[in-house]
Amino acid sequence: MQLEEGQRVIQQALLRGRLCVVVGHCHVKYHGRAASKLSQGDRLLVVKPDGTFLVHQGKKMAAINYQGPGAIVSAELKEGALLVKAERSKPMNEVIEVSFDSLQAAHSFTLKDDENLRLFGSERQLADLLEQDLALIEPGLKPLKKEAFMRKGRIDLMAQDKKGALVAIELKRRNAGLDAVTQLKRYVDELSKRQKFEVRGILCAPEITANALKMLEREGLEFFKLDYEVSNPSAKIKGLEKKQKMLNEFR
Amino acid sequence: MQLEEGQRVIQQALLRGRLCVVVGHCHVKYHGRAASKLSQGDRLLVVKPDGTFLVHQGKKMAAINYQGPGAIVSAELKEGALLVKAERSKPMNEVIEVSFDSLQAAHSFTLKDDENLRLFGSERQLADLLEQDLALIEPGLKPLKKEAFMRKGRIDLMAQDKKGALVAIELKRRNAGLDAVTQLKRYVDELSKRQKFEVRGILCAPEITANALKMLEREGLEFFKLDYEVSNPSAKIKGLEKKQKMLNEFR
DNA sequence: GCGATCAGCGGCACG
DNA sequence: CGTGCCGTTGATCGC
Repeated sequence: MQLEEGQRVIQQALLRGRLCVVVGHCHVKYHGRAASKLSQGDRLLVVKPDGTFLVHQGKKMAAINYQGPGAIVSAELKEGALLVKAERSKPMNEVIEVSFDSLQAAHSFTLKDDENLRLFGSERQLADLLEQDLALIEPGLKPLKKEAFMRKGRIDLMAQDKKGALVAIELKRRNAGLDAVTQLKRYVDELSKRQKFEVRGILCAPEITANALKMLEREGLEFFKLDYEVSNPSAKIKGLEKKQKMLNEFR
Repeated sequence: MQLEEGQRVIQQALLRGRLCVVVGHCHVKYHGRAASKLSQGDRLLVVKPDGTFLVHQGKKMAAINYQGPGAIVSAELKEGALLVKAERSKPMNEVIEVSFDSLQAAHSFTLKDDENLRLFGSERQLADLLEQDLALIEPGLKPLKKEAFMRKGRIDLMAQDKKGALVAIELKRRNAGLDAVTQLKRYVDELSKRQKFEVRGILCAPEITANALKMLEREGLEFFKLDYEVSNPSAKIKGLEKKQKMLNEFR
């Protein structure tokens, strides 16, 4: 395929708000938040109507070079090559230049699509479900207003135990690591400073790494193993047996 | 384009290790670490030779559904639709089903590409440069170790100040937030526990958020504003003026 | 708009 | 392999 035809396809796609797909031999330069060079090779270029610009190699999931929505895309013939540029000013001035010296294909498509993804099993959804049955974590646990306690960062769930102590619950949808523990600790420290009461912190996740558990113990925080299943209408929390590790039950 | 021809294109591409690009009207289901449904609409499907599987809508950078390298892809005709599946067992059993009821195009391409991206301006590179001139942060600062791997996480730069105190330096290539502070604090705490010496912590970033700075101060840590420029052969640290905030010089 | 956090994060490198 | 963390993270939500 001729470079001229490729240019025409791209320009038409840009004008008409169509998706554009180009495959060819190219090299790529990027300069912006970082900078990069990619020497000659065959790649797939995808340009979306919203300005999204993706350069893919034949491996891996992530695009090797990219530009987010809002990029201004242009296509010109320069020095015997088809130069496709994507420029953006949003986070900062950024530019990608893809220089094709030959093309395998260049097509454009109209994509009619008004649908949004419906996702099940997000942390937010788990929090909503868990809030409805906090006794699952510990008998007598009562939910409190979440928003009242948001100041810096947000606590997934605030509750009060049967002894009246404040309980901050940090929820993770996957294996919890050190970051989850430090995050919970930060909230508990913050609350402890503001409240005169005892404040407990419970990390609620399907798993926890060994290091994170050790740190959790050192900090006097607690872990509750949360089993859940992603299913169709909603996520189901399987929690039956309480495998909670009461690490500071002395209080 | 007929669904049968699309099926043939996909199957041939899979057999021959070619990149496959399909555009058509479809709905998508996913079940794995989470679950999702996406109703009918026009989408772009990209299948890479390594099993990477990407379903793109006409907006946004991120694929709406995806599967990483190693996925097993199949294409079959079922109930009058072209059903393309991607199955994976790696993180856990996961499956995406894309069901096309019509196709705009289905093409495959051979991508010859042995090149790797050369990236400039990464945090690692900044660490290398900074290590060569630690006096920029503070006169008398001597490098001890780069990328010091601790049991939990790694410290970007370890140094010793002119008084002999241990200095942990956390480097961020962009605006530092609360997470950067908690990370640094974790390292300093860990070192303080192991060392008898004084341990200082310096967060080194182009910017810091107001909240993060407050927390940094509370924790007795320090901030050094790092100016740098990404350029072609390498990143350059511009640091001239030391705007370092000495927050705990009393010690 | 910035700030903080989540993500089916992905990818990498060390243990 | 798991653990931890960077990323041109991107995307979302609340302020």
